[in-house]
Amino acid sequence: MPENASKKLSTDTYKGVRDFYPKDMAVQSYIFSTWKKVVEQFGYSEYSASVLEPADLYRAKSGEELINEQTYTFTDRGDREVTLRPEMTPTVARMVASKKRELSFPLRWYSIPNLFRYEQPQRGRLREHWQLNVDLFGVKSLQAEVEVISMAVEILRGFGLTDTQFEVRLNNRKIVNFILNDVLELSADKSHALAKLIDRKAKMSAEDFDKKTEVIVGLKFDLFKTLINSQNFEHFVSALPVPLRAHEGIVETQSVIENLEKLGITNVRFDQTLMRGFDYYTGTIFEVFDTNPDNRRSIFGGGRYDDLLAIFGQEKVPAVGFGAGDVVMKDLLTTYNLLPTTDNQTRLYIAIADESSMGFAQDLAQTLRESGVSVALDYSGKKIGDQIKYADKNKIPFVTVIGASEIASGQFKIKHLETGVEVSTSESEIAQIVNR
RNA sequence: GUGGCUAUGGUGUAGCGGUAGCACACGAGCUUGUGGAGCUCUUUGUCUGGGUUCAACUCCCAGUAGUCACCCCA
Repeated sequence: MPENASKKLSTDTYKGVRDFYPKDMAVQSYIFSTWKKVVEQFGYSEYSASVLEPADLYRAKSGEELINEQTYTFTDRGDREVTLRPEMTPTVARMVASKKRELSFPLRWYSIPNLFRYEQPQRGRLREHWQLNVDLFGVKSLQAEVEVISMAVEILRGFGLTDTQFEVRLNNRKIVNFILNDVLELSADKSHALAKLIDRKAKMSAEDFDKKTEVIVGLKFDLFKTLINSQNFEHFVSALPVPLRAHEGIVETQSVIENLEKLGITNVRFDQTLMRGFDYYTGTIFEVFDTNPDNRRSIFGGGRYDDLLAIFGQEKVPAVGFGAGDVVMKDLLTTYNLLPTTDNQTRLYIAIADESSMGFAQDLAQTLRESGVSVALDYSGKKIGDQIKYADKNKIPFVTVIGASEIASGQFKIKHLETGVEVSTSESEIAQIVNR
């Protein structure tokens, strides 16, 4: 025995991660099953992978800072650098690249991985979270982003949200690059600095934003200001010099908006301040937000990343995908009171009147299980009232008591606890009654 | 990683430099085959480690955790 064996261990979880008690797990399962149901309706297949990845996978597109400061990265016993995956896209890109020749495109794939980030935990942002990841590989047409965005919308509708409770914000990396490089003619450094500022625009005062951006933009500040403050897509486009209005990014965005409208998705807004952190996006980028300003984190985020497979030395494959985190999703559903009340999976609780009836009760339970009923038995030997009380507290809907008279008569009283209604029945009818 | 605020039974909360209350939950019971109410009783606590003091749950410092903001963003 070590000397400190008597020292009490803490029951706290590791910083920034959660325990899932049955109650929490029921919520989690509900969220996951709704995600799965919708994406499978769109023909997506589930895949999975290990949480461990070689650290190099994230160096290629994410940069040293992410690896060193925001991931769990360690050296294993064989001197390999290992990272707990902070996002799923590099993993799925690796998987696709690895079997590219034997896969038949387009691929519609999804996964619900747990992801890790070494960051300061806050509400809606923990060190471990689960994320629905949906990707469509091999579709060059803009129908790909239309499908993926409409799937995000269907998921929220599937949870019971109405279209006024959320909105899709849309931008395009081509527009961003074209404004920064061609319209404003900024150097790479300045482009980067300005992009960061635009990303943070909502977090600072208008004066502050103007002051900081003017320094970077210089002579073309007036044009920049008009563009950045345009209230909608039409205004934005009309602020551009005429020859630039037919730019690829503009045309694409226009088309995505129109095609979503055709599908009945109208809560879409062009947002020129939408940037998204990852470097690998090449076209459409989008996020979905709660329209209630209390919840400022994005519910979904994604976009088109046509070049990512190139880092594996493969030909490019057009790809569009998004991610949705469980923490934000749960907060959202809680805000709108859309989480279902959770029932116990057990349908019937068997109370035992006396010790000698136990064997019979166990046989009955086994028979019922074979007919598809979830049954639990009481071994406590307590009074019948206490046994029923237990079932009630644990939200088990039906109770039956097994004792000498039931064994003798073959008739069983099945009590529905919520209504108090009790029906007498034979063994063969129980499954039907209890499973509604 | 930086800064602010916070930390009391399982949960939610009082309190005071002088031996910690309350509510709910949990457990036992209210006489033995039917729950939800009520009543009685029991168990359980000052986050951890230092310091000041005759005395610290209370004041100070550090750590840890939560939370908010920054950073960053899935």
